[in-house]
Amino acid sequence: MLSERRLEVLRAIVQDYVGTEEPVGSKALTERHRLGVSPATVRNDMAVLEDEGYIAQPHTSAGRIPTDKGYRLFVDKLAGVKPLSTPERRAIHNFLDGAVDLDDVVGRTVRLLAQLTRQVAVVQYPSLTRSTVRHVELLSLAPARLMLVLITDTGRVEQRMIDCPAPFGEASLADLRARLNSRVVGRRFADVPQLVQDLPESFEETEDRGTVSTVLATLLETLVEEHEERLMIGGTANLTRFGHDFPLTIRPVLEALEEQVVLLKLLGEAKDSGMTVRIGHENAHEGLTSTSVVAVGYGSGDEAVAKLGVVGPTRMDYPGTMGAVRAVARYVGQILAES
Amino acid sequence: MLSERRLEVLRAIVQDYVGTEEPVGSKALTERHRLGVSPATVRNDMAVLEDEGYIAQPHTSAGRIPTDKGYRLFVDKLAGVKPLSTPERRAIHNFLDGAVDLDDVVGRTVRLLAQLTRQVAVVQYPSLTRSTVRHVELLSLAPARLMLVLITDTGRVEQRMIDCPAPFGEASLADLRARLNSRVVGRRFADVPQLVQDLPESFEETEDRGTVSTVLATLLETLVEEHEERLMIGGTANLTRFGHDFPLTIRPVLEALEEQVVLLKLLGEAKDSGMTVRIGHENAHEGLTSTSVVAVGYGSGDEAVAKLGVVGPTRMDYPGTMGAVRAVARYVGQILAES
DNA sequence: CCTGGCACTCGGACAGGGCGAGTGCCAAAC
DNA sequence: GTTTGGCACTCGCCCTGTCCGAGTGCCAGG
Repeated sequence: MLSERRLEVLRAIVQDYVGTEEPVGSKALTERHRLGVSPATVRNDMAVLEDEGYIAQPHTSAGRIPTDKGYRLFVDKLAGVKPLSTPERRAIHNFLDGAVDLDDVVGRTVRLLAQLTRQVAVVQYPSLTRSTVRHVELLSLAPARLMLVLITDTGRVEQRMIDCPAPFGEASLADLRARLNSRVVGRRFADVPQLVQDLPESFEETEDRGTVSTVLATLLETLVEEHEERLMIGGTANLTRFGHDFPLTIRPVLEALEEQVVLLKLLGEAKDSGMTVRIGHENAHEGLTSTSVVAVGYGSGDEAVAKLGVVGPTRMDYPGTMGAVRAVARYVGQILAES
Repeated sequence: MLSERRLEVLRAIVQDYVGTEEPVGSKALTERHRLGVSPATVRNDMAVLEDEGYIAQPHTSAGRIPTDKGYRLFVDKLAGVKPLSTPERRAIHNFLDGAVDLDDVVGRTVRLLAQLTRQVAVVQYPSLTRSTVRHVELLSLAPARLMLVLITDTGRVEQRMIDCPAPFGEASLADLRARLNSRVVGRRFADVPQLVQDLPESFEETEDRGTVSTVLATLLETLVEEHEERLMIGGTANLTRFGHDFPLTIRPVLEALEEQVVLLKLLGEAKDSGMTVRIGHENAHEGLTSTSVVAVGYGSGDEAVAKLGVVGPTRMDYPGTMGAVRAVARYVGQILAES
């Protein structure tokens, strides 16, 4: 176990390094922080911290920089979540209140997060399976062609074409539409499969039964498809702040960010409630081993319907970033609840 | 007017520079191209080309690189559009045929273009105003709350919430829905405003008339809003291939790419038919003065409903890029026509 | 008008030296 | 036992000077 002062030294190192982006030495530390001890003492502490793997030297005769393990300790034990300033809060409200629909909410959230944290922002659309059904609509576009429209309580709209084996009478269609709605409206999408399982059997005319099955099949398919998980990213220009050496660093990050699958997995690994911080090598993906991910769930109620977060260099301002992410998530939740 | 051989020299310079990314000298030119003259002659030609502003030296005693004006001449007079290879064509078909809905088509197109050209791809969603109406739907979500859903022939779906001043009876709703559809289905969105102008007056009951006006107002607003112009970009990781000096280059480009407004303007400036190539400083936006944009319209019929293209360094393979962009645009058009 | 020759110019790569930040260790002080 | 000041040492970085070669412009001759 590390002594109180050693933890304090680690904290100081992290703070300075995040601020200056340069390895920090013992002398500079004592000058910029009131540690109450001399550089020599700090040197001893640093040696211990290095032995334990919390900090490292890029090369001999340079200062120390925190390792992933060091950041981990910092985040877990030493850092709080820095609340946003009043102007920042106001900015969030002003900016998000103007949104007109879900796409707009998500788009604004991404831009806002990117701007507040000066990092890459990732926002997942409210997941279908965790939302509840507000309305199901079946539109007849052509004799044997239907469009299925699903509307969630979070304002998300999903549509899918259905080619029916046979034409569908307007009356049967209205009937099916009504039955569908009466069964599923207000229910969670995850529960829909069971709720509609026996629907085809309640139709007596065999001719329609096939069509009903087709419609339901598409409905269920829409629900389970991984395609349902959409997301939006923004602030990639902030990657250029990484460092001077970064051509090699930025490449894999951009590539990872283009793979929605990777990002979804990243967000998926985050805890449902509470904030998750993954630092450097804790991220499974290879291109992201020198980045950290701060993610949190958000939702219209107390339950998370999706996640959002930021991706940035491991050398980031954790308290500030966590504060911004949390504040934005909360307010987006409110917005969704209201709409 | 430049002699035939000087043009040939310019072509050779462009080709070599695009290939090697390094300034090209007179000796190297005669070695790699059968110009039939000596380096000294080429030097004289180069001097002329430089006087005329087609090429420049980064510094004394370095080879020449093409200027924007040089690329312009190359594209206009010296380069054709390189047709894709058969495997490439097959790749396009295979990749795009699997798309399930419009989002998917656009998403796949972006990835495809980015991969084929190894550059940043931009694809605009089919514009509303240039599409025709396939269906208009009004859903009653709550007593005084409607959802307006617009479906285009290109498969695009747009929805908007409407808060009505007063509840709306189911019968009136069906009535309005029917009237709306009978008037606008099959018409171009641009013509919708005139077509529905007098709708409120045809309703006699004053109570509903206000609501009808509200609905129509939202409908029209949805049509004109700039929000209608969505787009998707991809392949930003290709920016890292720019050059070794690029931290300063890549930054403004990423920033420009994040501004949808900028991109839309960029695509908007492209001609409706035929391919448009904007080179370096021809782009109004400041961050894009060292990039070129190759854009082309695409559509389900002969008319363009939107545009797509790529953004890359001025030093790009124009014939190949133009070939890929054109081929992809054509096939996307076919896909949209079929769906 | 083309060609070979030649002097000239620079930028880039390389090597060497000095500087300074930072360290580790040690003996003395608290 | 912990802290402290002192001190020798290590290296990375920066600056400078030098060399090399690619590429040019010009000129006289074919």
